[in-house]
Amino acid sequence: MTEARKASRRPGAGRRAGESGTREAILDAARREFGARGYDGATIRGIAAAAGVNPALVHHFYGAKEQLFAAAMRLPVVPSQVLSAVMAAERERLGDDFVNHIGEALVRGLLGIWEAPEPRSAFLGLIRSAVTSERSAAMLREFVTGTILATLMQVARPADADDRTSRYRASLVATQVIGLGFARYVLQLKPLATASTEDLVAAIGPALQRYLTGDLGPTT
Amino acid sequence: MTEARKASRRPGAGRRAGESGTREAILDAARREFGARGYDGATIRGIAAAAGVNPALVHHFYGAKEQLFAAAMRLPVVPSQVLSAVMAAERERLGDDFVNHIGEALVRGLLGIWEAPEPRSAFLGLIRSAVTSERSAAMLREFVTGTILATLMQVARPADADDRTSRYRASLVATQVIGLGFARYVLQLKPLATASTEDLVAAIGPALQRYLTGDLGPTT
DNA sequence: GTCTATATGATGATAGAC
DNA sequence: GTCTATCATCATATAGAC
Repeated sequence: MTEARKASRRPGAGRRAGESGTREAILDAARREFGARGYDGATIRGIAAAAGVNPALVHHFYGAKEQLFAAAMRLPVVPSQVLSAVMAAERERLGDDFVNHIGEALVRGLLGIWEAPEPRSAFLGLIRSAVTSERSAAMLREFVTGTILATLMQVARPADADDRTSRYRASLVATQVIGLGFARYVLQLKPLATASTEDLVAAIGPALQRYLTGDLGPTT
Repeated sequence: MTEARKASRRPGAGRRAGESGTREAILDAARREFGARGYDGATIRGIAAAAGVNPALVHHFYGAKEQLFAAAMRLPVVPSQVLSAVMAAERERLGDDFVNHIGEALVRGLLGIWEAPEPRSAFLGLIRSAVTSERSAAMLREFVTGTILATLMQVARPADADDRTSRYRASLVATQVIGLGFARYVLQLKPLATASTEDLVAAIGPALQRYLTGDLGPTT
């Protein structure tokens, strides 16, 4: 059990003498457990076991379960900023043509973020918890709309960013993005879960492109 | 508490004398509770209270919790058959142009099915349970792929229906369908949850159309 | 920082009276 | 068919020793 704790210990530069790395081990284990089982399914005991520590320590460091969840879902890197950086790079690469390929860039950026274990666990933890907890649902709502509205800013003027149409477009994009994550990582739907990033970029990118910039019918 | 049981009693024709509506009341309550809270979140006690009966009766009629869940998710009407009927009607209405509007027909049919409480509760129960239970995930996989592959049959020859490309197309459709249900009913994402059926048909239909019949990139 | 021991409560399931 | 009573299990959370 103690091996897991040692394994996640990193040679930190500024860490004070006497600290053991237990805090980080618990947080990593919590992210994995919440990601795999959701808020209700994950237990303090299970998280403690995965981190190789005593259950009482979890409470000692992070207090109640809900606070631990909030801490575990709060990543050291902010996905929306990572995505913005990816978008900026794509804009550089494509030039004026960027506006017609922003949907593909979005899929590529999201799949790239989800390749790393920590952001993926956090995203799955939010999805798995949102279905039974209104608090988690609110967190997931903020996360996806925030991330996607940031993407919309890349194509629309900031002044238009919070009007009704923009929110409608963003929520449509959100349906496809959440459904992609759900089907690929939670449901593990067969031909989709094993498809390559570029296949999915080519397949789903244009759909997002249409939601972002296309004609959506008579009402809009 | 007993009012709920009386309220759901229907004047059935072939019911034997002496039977109360308790069986059906329990099943209805179970569907509502599983739909609202998922398998783990729903409790036998809560279901019994919603049905206005004693918790022991639930076990008496349906045995273990898992059997009750299976019974509650099994609807009297089969959604894929309802959807096939809707599709046939649309094909009648549109004639040769039907093949270009099958995506819109699919969205219209699904939203129509989800308007009724029982199928919607069953769908939400599967989604809410699939995130923590592998058994429920398998049920949801079967449900969506079965429903969507049935739709694909409307546009492709049965001989092509189970090859790799068809499954790939079906899984892409599944991402958008699941994401739509999740965002609209679970997350209740604002501009989307209140949008009209026809708005969503116009917005999402073409995306599904492309997944079903369009060009999906170099690999396919 | 780390642990043992425990308070407190909810759950699924069963046995058996009426 | 319907109910009361109860068991065994597992959860979060806390108090306090070392």
